[in-house]
Amino acid sequence: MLDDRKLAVLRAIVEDYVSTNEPVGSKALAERHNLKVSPATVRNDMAALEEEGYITQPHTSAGRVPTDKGYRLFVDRLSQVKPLSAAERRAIETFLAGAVDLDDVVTRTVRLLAQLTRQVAVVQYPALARSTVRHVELVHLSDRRVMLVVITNTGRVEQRVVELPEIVDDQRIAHLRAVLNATLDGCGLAAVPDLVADLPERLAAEDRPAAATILSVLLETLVERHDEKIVFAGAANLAGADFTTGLRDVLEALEEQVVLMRLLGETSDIPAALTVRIGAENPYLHGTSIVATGYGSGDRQLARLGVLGPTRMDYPVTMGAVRAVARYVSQILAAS
Amino acid sequence: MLDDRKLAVLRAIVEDYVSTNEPVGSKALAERHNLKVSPATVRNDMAALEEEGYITQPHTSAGRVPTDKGYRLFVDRLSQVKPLSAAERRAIETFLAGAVDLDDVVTRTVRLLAQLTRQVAVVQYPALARSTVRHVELVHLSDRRVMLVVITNTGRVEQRVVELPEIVDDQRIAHLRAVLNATLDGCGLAAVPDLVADLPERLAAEDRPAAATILSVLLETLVERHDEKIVFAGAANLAGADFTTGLRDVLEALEEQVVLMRLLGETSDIPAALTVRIGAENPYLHGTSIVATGYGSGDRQLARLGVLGPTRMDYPVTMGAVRAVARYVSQILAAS
DNA sequence: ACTTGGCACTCGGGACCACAGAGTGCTAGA
DNA sequence: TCTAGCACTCTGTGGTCCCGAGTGCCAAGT
Repeated sequence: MLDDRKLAVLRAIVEDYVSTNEPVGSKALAERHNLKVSPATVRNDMAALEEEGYITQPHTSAGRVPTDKGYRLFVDRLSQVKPLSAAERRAIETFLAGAVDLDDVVTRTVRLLAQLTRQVAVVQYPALARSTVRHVELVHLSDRRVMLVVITNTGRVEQRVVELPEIVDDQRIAHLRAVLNATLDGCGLAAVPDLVADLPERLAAEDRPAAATILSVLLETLVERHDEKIVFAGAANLAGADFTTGLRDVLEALEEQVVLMRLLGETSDIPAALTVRIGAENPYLHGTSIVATGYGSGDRQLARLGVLGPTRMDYPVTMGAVRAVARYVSQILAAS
Repeated sequence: MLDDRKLAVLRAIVEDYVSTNEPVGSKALAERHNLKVSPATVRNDMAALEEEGYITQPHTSAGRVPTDKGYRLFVDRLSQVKPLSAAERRAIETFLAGAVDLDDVVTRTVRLLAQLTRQVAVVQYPALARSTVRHVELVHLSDRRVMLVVITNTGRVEQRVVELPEIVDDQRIAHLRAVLNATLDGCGLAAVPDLVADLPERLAAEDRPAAATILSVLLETLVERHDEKIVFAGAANLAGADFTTGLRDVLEALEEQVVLMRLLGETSDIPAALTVRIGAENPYLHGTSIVATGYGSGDRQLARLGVLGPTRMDYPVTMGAVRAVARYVSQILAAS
């Protein structure tokens, strides 16, 4: 059905259209890519490709433009991820290495990715659920106030001020701290609820009210923050591009955590592989494409990152950048 | 020079232009606002206003449009801040009251302001420099690793992992913690460098290497974070508006902390008053207007917040919203 | 002295038209 | 199966025309 030459034609159409943003015609195509056939032949192939739904023409007597299906085929079979240049890789490495804490890592990553791809970059914070507790700290602020700090192995720090039901002295706080750390140290966040369930019973009666309050806040923190934070950068790159869905919709989606979440990929599974969603394949935001991947050390995927751009996008280059950045971030996080 | 009627004409022009986005002509003006004079008279006044530079016409035989100078006069003398409705105020109050920590307060504030004004909202985090230390905590992570946490009276928490030059046991850490808290508790962040300057000398020789490392990180944290964090929301509201300076420039400015900083107002002084910058009065970003104000409890101004929008903006309403939000945020922060 | 009505003038924007150019589909021939 | 030629169909562009909104100015009115 689709012989090699037809595929070559499709590839040429995608490449030309991406670089020129104009419907590409048979003549220009036959010239620019040395296909060694005449425009007429190309026209026949184009007719076939259009028949199959890989390309379309905006109006009669205009050139052809790839459809979502056409881009899909291009990405799956006609292109390969383009690696970054050595200079770019060095730049990424040094830029990311300068980060001082998790916030900084994420901020730098998202900016870097935006600049590299000239698209909107989106980065999800490392998932709490997959982290483990490194330390729990209780800080006595005043008679009835305690600050609860949870530090995870990914460097993430969650803190809350807890208002206690009664006055508690330093000694009890110290005791609670010790118990909490003994119970939770090193365990996965997902396991925390189970582990602390029977904790109050194991304490002296006088400790229970304070402990119950603290534990409820602790659980609340972990659960509430389960809907992970997502940040983006490079919105300015949207200014030039033209989206079938309005620019306004895209900007709104970017500020809506939930939508961003869906766009990056469902949270239940975080596949390490590079995934590409093209046009209508996206939930909520048709007319845009998303190139995303998981990051994290090896088998332990922490979260996802990627870029969002118009369907007419240079997929090989974008995929290369996303993959490279994900790798370097993973390294940084694993090292710290 | 400018009698009352001319001012009334200017006000009418601004109001009409803001609501219709079309140059306003003498006839429509005389009708819609009952000025009780004929269009011809209005034309004479308009000619005078144009002579003075308050209005201009895009081209001959079009209506008039306010200039920056016209808006300035309007804001200064011809309008008054429009208070929010009771319903709106209640909504603000309940929405902000639901915040659980400082991050949440800031996030909610910026979203609220964006929604309320249908512009881009910008909020600066409470300044470290004006906060006081509530508590310093050292958490022993491993042999040579300590987490340093600084909690301020505004609920802000800064933390850093410190790599120590030598192995330190719990007892020494506890001692350092005690000394730090005794020295710094309740003092302004600006005073911290002075207070800790001679600290190593007052310690036992064996504590000094660790202390020096920790202190240098502490100072670094306070200094580096002095360039305050700024967040924005409501970029989607830019989609409809038309800026003389390109949309791209505006989006870029929003992602550039430094520029945002300048736009909100110079940091050295944080006046509590509502300030309005119109068009070319803005550094870097001509063609936009900014309505901003300080917030914080009473005499103690913590930082600034405001909105950014096209010069053609409903100033009375926007100013009302900004002022109201600033007040409620100040309340919330003072209470916590 | 200010206001008003009248009038000529100017310019932008929409409707209309014609035309060139790019690109196609089809058919017949190599 | 590929190629060349040809007629056809669009879009986009430039030109022209005209309408209408709005102005500036002048002379008359209060």
